[in-house]
Amino acid sequence: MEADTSRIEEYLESIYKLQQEQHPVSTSRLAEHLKLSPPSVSEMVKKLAHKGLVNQIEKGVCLTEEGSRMAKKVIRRHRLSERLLTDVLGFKWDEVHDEACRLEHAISPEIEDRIAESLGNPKTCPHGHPIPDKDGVFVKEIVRPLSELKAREKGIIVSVFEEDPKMLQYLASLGLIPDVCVEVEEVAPFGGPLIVCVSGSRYALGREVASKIKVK
Amino acid sequence: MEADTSRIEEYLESIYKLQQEQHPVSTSRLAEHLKLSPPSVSEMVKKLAHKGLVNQIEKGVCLTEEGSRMAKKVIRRHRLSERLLTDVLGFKWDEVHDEACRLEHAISPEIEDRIAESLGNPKTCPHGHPIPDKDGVFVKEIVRPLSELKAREKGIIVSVFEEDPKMLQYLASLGLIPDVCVEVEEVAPFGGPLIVCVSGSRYALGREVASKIKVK
DNA sequence: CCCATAAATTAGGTATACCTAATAAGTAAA
DNA sequence: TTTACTTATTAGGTATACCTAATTTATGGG
Repeated sequence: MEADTSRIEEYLESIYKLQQEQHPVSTSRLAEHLKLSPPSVSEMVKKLAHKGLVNQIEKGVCLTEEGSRMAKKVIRRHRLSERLLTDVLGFKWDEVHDEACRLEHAISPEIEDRIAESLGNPKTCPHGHPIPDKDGVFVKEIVRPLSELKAREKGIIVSVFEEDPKMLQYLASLGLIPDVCVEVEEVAPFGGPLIVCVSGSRYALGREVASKIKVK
Repeated sequence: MEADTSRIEEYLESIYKLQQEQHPVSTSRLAEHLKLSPPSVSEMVKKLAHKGLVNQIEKGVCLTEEGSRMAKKVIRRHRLSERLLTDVLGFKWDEVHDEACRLEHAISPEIEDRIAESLGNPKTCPHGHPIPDKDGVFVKEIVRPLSELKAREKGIIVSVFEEDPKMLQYLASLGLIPDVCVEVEEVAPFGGPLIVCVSGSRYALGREVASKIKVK
């Protein structure tokens, strides 16, 4: 039984990400995220379970210890790739996700090490997500979605949970990027927009978008 | 008919390289180089021909205009990857070939451009081979194998036609790397070794090895 | 020119990862 | 509790790229 490592990594990475929002990950959710049909995913998940990378429990799949370890390695390579692309090759933060999706499967542990080393062991990717260390350990900041701040509350942007280039461009154009201080001036009722103040400018921001911006 | 681009690139790259030593490339030679069985290669070559990437002539295959164009793109990505690895990430010249073999399939035209740009459009890979430009054009230096120099002749190393890490380490330890001046002091008869002088030191070098070092 | 050998292809078969359509299993509302 | 619906899985089938064994096609020596 010879495996397609890239494909396995893709599944593990997706499961890992989806686990963060919903614990046992459902087949359909995973299929949607991977843009595959549910039966394909069902079948593949069975293979992953057989390899000891996931457990199929009642309401979905969850990573085993080893699956989690592998997933974090892929995520480390993904995020280090993103950093290399922005910091060394001059890419913008909205251009790096798709590129890194391909690079993460082509990067050896040696390249991984060298990238980390030459960038001074960065702690986060350009979107503010933590880069696990070689042992899969990373600091998880305690954050709140910007959408949950009350009027007059301030926060520093930690990360932006978004992959769509258009949206990332938009956010960057408003200056809504990690490490920036943002203040909520008012919150419109009935799920309406937030009025936020970023580096001297005032903008109206939808709840949906604001929920993807994590602050501390 | 949906294709595995990486596999196609692998074939084209191999054909391109083998063409340089033997013009129409034989199935068996190609199979050997790709470490696949001749029937597998025979079959795949048929598909490549169907896609208009190679022509199957009497005594083997040769790249079409388009096949050649694609091959040179892969080679460009390969060699730029190698340069990135040595110049930016601090790898040694013997470590980069295998890594680049994986990276070359994961690098988009955008990354390719950025690497070229941030390295100042390098003209050669760390082994001295030319990097084709975006249109597949590259300067081909007129070179001679070191093994063909007569006693007392001098030359400047242009490139080293070798991929084996052990051999590359050995050559680097003698200082036999591109841009270095080397003088043949004497040539032992009956296909014996050459005595060469490199930056003040004298070494005996087998004909086989010397034939892989190209000088001008 | 024919035969031995080397090279290329055809025949037949495997594994992986995907698909659609059909079925089964769970869940929630009537 | 039965129905209606959603979600997961099974069944059956496709494409790609590989393999070994058998056959065909070239090629060069006698």
